[in-house]
Formats: sequence, structure tokens, C-alpha cells
Amino acid sequence: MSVKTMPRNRIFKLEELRNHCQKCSLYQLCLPMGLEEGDLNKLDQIIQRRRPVEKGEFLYRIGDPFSAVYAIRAGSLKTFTTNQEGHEQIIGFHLPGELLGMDAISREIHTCSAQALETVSVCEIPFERLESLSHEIPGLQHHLLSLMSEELQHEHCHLAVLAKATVESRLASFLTQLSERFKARGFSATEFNLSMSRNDIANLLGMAVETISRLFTQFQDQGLLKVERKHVHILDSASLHAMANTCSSAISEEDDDASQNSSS
Amino acid sequence: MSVKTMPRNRIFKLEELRNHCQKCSLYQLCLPMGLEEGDLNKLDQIIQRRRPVEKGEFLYRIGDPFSAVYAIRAGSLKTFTTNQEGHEQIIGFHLPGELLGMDAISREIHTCSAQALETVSVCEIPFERLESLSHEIPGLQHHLLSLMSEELQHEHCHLAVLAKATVESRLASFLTQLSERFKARGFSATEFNLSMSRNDIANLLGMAVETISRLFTQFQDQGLLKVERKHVHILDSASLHAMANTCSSAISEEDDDASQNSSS
DNA sequence: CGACATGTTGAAGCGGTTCAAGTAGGGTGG
DNA sequence: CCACCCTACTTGAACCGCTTCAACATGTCG
Repeated sequence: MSVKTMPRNRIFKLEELRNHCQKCSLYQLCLPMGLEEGDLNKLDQIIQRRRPVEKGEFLYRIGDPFSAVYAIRAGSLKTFTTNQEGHEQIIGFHLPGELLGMDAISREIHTCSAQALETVSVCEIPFERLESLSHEIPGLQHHLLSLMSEELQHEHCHLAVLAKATVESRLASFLTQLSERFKARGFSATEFNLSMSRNDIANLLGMAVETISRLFTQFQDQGLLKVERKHVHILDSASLHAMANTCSSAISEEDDDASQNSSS
Repeated sequence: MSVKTMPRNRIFKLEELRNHCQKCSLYQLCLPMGLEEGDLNKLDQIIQRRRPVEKGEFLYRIGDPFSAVYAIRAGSLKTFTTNQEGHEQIIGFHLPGELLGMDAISREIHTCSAQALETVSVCEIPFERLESLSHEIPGLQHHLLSLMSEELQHEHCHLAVLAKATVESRLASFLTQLSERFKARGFSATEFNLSMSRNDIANLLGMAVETISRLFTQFQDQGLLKVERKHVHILDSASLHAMANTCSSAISEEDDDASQNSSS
């Protein structure tokens, strides 16, 4: 019933371990989507809370054996691969409510590293137990597949951006998507802090840091946004969105009113 | 027991519908991996064979309702998205034994189009039935997740290539991976025909057709390969592989002897 | 307060695109 | 079977978007 001996990680207060998913603010984003209360309890029982991962620390590294997936409760991370020459390529930034590590399923070792951009709190979900639970709970299996499918769609858009988009379009696309993700989490879509460095953004978008810097100034001069170090305030999200020219599958259902909102 | 009324598609001879997965040469690549005989039969019963898809025809298009995934039996396809301006971005080329369409799970509509590069034969697998079968068959659920995880890994490498690699490195990476995929299917790893046009390759790798053309001549001059129209003969796969500089997760388990093979 | 990381701005250089022209297949109809 | 066309591919030369290099500014942390 209660969580058994916890592997090498300090655990949190016991009451937090019970019925936590129901209380979690990330309810819709994370795993429990569409599950019934009884099922939620079952899920809760296999979830472990790990001690916070401090900025710069790794949640896992390339080559680590795969044993669990991680749901982000707070903070943000970056995932990246390394090529033969040791060059680091950032795959994505990850926000609360997202599930990390599913790409390791087939090889049973992690194929990218996950590093905290700020202090991060995660739920560790042993994958074997999650998998067997998916056999009992119909919605869970579908939800796992669904999450991976979303990840694929997102990568497809990222591919399209890297393959052909101009630098303006890349940054616009990045900011637009980030804005929408914040919005989905109940934060402001127009004002937020970047937890990642310019270097990380440049890396993700396949360009030079200097170019990112120049673009931020350019966007500011054009009145698209205000930026001061990490803080970004989007002023003209419609233009930014038009500039982004993302692939059609990236378009959310509420795009129309999003562009109406700020076209004034 | 037998397959019911087939939706709008001509069906093949009835005996082909029975126990087919066991006889299929793509046994290890496709779905049945690690399943027992009884399970294979269950799977076989939900699989439908569609009439061949001719070159240029679509298996599905962006926006089509998602009802099935497709296992490629013969031939090859390309999948691509379209951005707001209508620009087509190729996501990947797909060979026999691969499963197509899983990226549509979450939205229940296809987010990319799949078009045949040559005459293609596919097994159509109604997704709802595949999903419920996954509840009965433990290995199947894992296999589905595993396939999607592999797809993610592959996209990660593609991302890394598009973000930073030089044009030489991109084409080398493309050829190396294609070669390995042919090898895995029992074809020659050093001699094969490209089913896609130079245009398609250029699009996939985010560069101009002219550059692809120049690179093929350059590679030939360097003695890395011989190429005549669609036919490619790789002469120095070791150098090509070194040039590729792919992300480490792309490295297959047998890379060592692969590079030894041709380093003479 | 100094030292180091991070970010900004300017100027030069180059990798790859774009434009332009030409070549080669491959299919069609006479 | 050949003449024809059209598409796919190749090759050359000019151009330009972005990177690279360099110098400086600004935060941040011990």
C-alpha cells in the first residue's frame, strides 16, 4: 500500500505521497488525464518524489540505465544529445506538467541528458510499474501513447523550423510556442522569464548566440516585444505568430482568437 | 473470426489474411516482435491489406481523421508537414517493416501526409483494435511504446544534424543511416537505389537541390562512393561515417565492425 | 571589490543559396 | 523506332544571410 523502501533518494513528508495527483495543479497536463479516482490512487502509489534537482544538476545523463520517467512538478530543464565530436545539441526545454525520459524506452538507456535550468522538482515514476498499471487502466495506456505522439508532432515542427526557417522566424516560433505553453499552465502568455541562457536558445534553434542577441534588439525596435535580460514581455503576439510560420500541426485550436487578441 | 466487410478497399486472397505475420519477411521489424503464436493470430485477425498505393498517391494526408496505423510491406514513402505558407517539409522516408501514422494518436487527425515514392504495399491496422489488443497482450503495449521511442530518438538525431551540421555532414549522415536501414532489412549496405528525388533529399536535409548535386559529385571525386542517377554504391563507408558525425544515440551496437569493414 | 560568466554590438568573411543555363532520361505519340 | 517534350539533375557564377572574430558592457558571485 504505502511506498516501499525508497531507492537512494530522500523522500518527502508521507502525507504528500497520498492522493497527491488529485491535488496537483498540473492535473490535466501530466499523467492522470481522464482517469477515475480509484485509478488515480493506484497511480499515486507508484509515484515517488525525489529531492529537488538544483540548477545545473542532471536528472539523468546519456547512457544512464532507464528505470523511470519523470513528471516535472516545478522548474524547467533542458534535454540534449551529444554528437561524436562532443558537440551538445539541445532537443528541447521542458516545463512543469511534462513527462520526461520516454525516448529511452526502446534502448533501456537514456539517449539524451536532462539538466536543470533552475531548481526543479519532479515525480519519479518507475517505468515497469507504470507499464503494468497501463494494462489495468485503459485510459493510461492511451494517454502514454498520446503523450509520445504529441512529442513527435512537436519535434516535427522543430525539424521544419531548423530545415528552412530564417533566423527571425526561428526565434519568433520559439517565443510563440513558449508563450502558448506558459498560457496552458495558467501563466501569462505575454510576460514571462526565460529560464534558459541565450546560448541555450541559440543552440536549440541552430544559430549563433550573437544572432539571438541581435534579434532580441531587432524585435524590440520593431515593437514586437520588450526584453530585459531574462524577462520577456510580448507586445504584438499576432505579428510574432505570423513571423513564426510554423507547421500547421503546431497550430492550436484557439489560434484564431489568439491572433485577434493582439492585432489591435 | 474471419475478417469482416472490408471498408472501401479491395482485399487480397483470403489465405493471405491468415497467419500472415508469421510468414512475413519483416517479422522482426514490424509489430509482432516477441509475441507468441496465439497472440500473433489475434493480431493477424485485425490486420487488413489494402490495395497497393501507387507512386505519388497518398496513404493519408494532413488533416485526415486518424483511424489506423500502417505497416509497410514493400516500397517506400515520404512523410511531410506543411507550414502556414504552404512550404512542404519532409520529416522522413519510410522503408518496409516500419509503422506509420502513430504521430496522429493524440489529435486523432493526421499531422503529416504520407506519399508513396514508388508502388507501396501496406498492412492497415485499425488503431482502436490495436489498442485494445495491447491490453490483452503484454508485449504489444511495450512494443508500441518502444517503436515510438525509437522514432523520437531518430528525430533527435535529425534535429542535431539540421541544427549544426555542414552540408557534407548532412548528406553523409543521410547516406550512412539509409545504408544501415537497408542492411537491417537484409539488403546490401553498400549498393542501393534511392527511391526519392534529389529534391526530396535536399528538402529533408534542409538544403538546396544544387548543393546535393554538387556533393554527390564531390563525394564521387573523393572516392567515397559511386553514384549514377538513383543508384548509389558506397565505397568508403568508414570515411562517410566519420564525416556524418551523428549524435551518439544513433550509433548502432555493431558500429565497431562496420567501421572496420571498410577501413581498408 | 575584482573576477568570470553572460550578453551585446560592430565589422569582416564565407558557406551555402539563388539565379541562370545547359544536359540527360524517360515517357508519349506519331 | 525516332522526335518530341518535360521533368529531374548538373554545373557555373554572383550574392547574401548568418557566422565568426573581436571588443566591450553588464551582471553576478565569491
